[in-house]
Amino acid sequence: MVEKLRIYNSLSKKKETFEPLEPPFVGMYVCGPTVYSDVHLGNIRTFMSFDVVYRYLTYLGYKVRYVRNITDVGHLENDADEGEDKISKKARLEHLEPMEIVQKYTNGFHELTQIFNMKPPSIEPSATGHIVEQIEMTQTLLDKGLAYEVNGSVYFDVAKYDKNHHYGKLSGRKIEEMMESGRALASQDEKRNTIDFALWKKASPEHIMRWSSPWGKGFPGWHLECSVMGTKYLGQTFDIHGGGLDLQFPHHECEIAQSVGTYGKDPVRYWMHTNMLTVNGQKMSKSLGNSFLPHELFTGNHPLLDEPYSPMTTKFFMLQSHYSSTLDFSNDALKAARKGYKKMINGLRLVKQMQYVDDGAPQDERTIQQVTNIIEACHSAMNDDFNTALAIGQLFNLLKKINSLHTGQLAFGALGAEVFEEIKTTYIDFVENILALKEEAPSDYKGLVEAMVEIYKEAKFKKDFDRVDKIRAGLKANGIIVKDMKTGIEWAYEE
RNA sequence: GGCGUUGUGGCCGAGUGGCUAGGCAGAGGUCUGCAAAACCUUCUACAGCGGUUCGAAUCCGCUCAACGCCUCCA
Repeated sequence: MVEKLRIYNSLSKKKETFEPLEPPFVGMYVCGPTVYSDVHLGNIRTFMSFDVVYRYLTYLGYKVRYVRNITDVGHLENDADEGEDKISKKARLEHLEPMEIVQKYTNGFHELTQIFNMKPPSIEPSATGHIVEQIEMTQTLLDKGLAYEVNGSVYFDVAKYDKNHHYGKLSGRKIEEMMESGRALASQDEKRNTIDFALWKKASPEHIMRWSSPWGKGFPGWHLECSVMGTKYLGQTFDIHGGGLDLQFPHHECEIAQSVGTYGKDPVRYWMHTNMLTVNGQKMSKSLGNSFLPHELFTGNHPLLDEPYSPMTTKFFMLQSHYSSTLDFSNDALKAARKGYKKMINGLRLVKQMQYVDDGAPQDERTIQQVTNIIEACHSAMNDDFNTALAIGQLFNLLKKINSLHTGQLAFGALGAEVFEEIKTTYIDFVENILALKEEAPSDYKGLVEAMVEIYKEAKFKKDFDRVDKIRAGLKANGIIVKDMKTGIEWAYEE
């Protein structure tokens, strides 16, 4: 028997059996990118991990509403809640409209999700589209006495909240320690305590993005958008909230405080955090300057890269580790992943066109048992907190059987039609629909045409006209015509 | 300084009390016009030191090393 889906919950720090609030529906919220520059490979890992979660939940039959936001305002330069909004700053630097920046990098992000074969979320809300709701939540928190206004800015009163609730339960922090270790930065005097965070910030005169509010012109704090959009689309309590491990504190901790403060209940049942992609053992991040942009990877144009690596190679590389482990980026690992990926995808091509052949061989119980165990192990792997690495291992075991059937080393009859079909659907489902790996055709088909034309020329020279006709027909069927000209043999697109 | 995580064979990377992970690389074989693929067999492991246990890579303690969060970050 395959056991039920279990998820590691960052809140309880345990693996828990997944029980949706209202089956078969599942609400899942993932913190999306801040669109002030290109997303890098580390960001991609997180979104890819949750794409697999989304796909697997759907595969299990759940009706998933997957919300992934676009942060297009409210992300300050540092958590002192001073400094400048990232979008505004970039807009000023590039002499562009803030929304032009947002559009540019949102487009880039969307392109990448397609390149990596990720499904779009059900809803992709933006922070600027929910200013009204953010003002409302801020007002509610003010009304409840959990926030205070100073000079047109509104801050969340963490100490007061912590009297009745537990601030720090997600990240395992103690409020007293945080109060002590907080850094005293300039003009932080507006806050009662250093750990208080902004719900609404007054816009300085040069701040481009600003909205009217009961407290004057300003813009929302970073943490607010996720609380607002999560509850708006998924309810006051929903099933899964995901994001990178580096968002656990303070971002997700603040989200909990805001929601609990506003609605009096925990917003999320299962918190999931993906671990970091590292380079030479160090976290890949924009601020450390060691991040790879996806296109640098695809072109190989980066000092740390020996050669280019394709999107699916990269995806396979990432899926070969568990989302909760750090994954170290290296050329050797990528090269190994490329071979593994090709092996797996060749298997997909093969199994798709394989049909059961009744070869009259007797059923072999031992082999059937073996195969059944592998198939079960594939499901168990995914049910065990989406263990894609383990699932891939099992798929390779399954692939051995597929290849053996193909080469005749294993008789179809030994398995029987039913087991064969099970192998086929399992392999296809897992590779194509769950891990979502796809074939990468050589981008330049012209080389193939040239090779065919060469053979055509030889056949023509040998007056092997049967062959000549065959090649011409084959090319024509693919929209290519061969032209025998006085000056030589050429090819062209059929008009 | 506080909180936390990790250390698996040549490389990557699952596993977490007794049962083959898997991929890449290496060796041998089957197959084969050549080459490749495929299949079969196979060599290198669980940071170190102690402890618990019939039994530990897996649990506990210590040591060493690396990393993450506490500043924006997926």
